[in-house]
Amino acid sequence: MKDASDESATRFRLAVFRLSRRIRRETPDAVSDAQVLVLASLHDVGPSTPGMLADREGVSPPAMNRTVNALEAAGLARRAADPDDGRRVLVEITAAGTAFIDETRRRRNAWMEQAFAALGADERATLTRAAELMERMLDP
Amino acid sequence: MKDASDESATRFRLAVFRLSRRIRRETPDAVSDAQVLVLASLHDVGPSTPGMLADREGVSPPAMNRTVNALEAAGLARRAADPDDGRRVLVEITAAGTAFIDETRRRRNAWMEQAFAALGADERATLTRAAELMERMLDP
DNA sequence: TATTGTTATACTCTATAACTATA
DNA sequence: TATAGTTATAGAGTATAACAATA
Repeated sequence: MKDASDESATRFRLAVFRLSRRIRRETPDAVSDAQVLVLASLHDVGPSTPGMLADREGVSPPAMNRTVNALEAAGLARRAADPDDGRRVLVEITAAGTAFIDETRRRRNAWMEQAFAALGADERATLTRAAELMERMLDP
Repeated sequence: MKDASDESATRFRLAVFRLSRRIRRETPDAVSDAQVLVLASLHDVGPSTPGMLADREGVSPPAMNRTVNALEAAGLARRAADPDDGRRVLVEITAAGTAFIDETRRRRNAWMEQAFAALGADERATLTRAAELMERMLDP
């Protein structure tokens, strides 16, 4: 019982794995993608608790705690006490964090952009549609 | 709330990062993708030295050494001395490794297949083309 | 007792640098 | 010397379990 869509799924999965490994190798000393995603979330959504961020990214609270620690150590975000609930902590983006996101959105990830530039317009369109589909896969 | 001005390369890169994280979480105790790729290489290409495998996958020799250790510990591959050059080691797939690859290629990765099955035929075709493009990006 | 955040611990995958053995 | 492999060490990212503080 050999389903052709199974092979496609496997091939796609392994391509995603290889490409993410390649991308990671290409951006070693920059702010990591996990950190960029959280910073972008703080930028667009506003101050959030660590728990909210963990839910939003689909990672465990300790993992998010470590990411927030890294952002705080880099001066891109800060923690603040919640005045209404002493258990809660609010994570906010700093001015440096806002500047970083604005700059990042303008010019980032030279390797990936070079790889995109080497493609034809129709191929770029295919990857853009693929990105939309990947985002939809992650939705629930 | 996403910024519409995001470059498609950046959007695609972050989608790849998120999806690879999601996939990793979904397959915790199985043989890892890094190991599957090496085992498939041994299956298709034949016995190889660790250095050849590292080049083929684009990772460092110590990283490949660890992957080979894991495959050997799992009984899926074995090391053998090279009769012509005492410095060299040949890594071979075992009968169990061959069986594993055959089985893996038939049915694997339930989460990814379920995600694929939820798509339309044209959407699956888009992702299949995207996988080809990703592989091409990794070529050099 | 339930919730929120953090710390402790452990595992995978990756890298560079240093070491061993052989050519 | 040069090459192939391995070990030592380090760092990012993830997880579960345990702990502390507050509600």
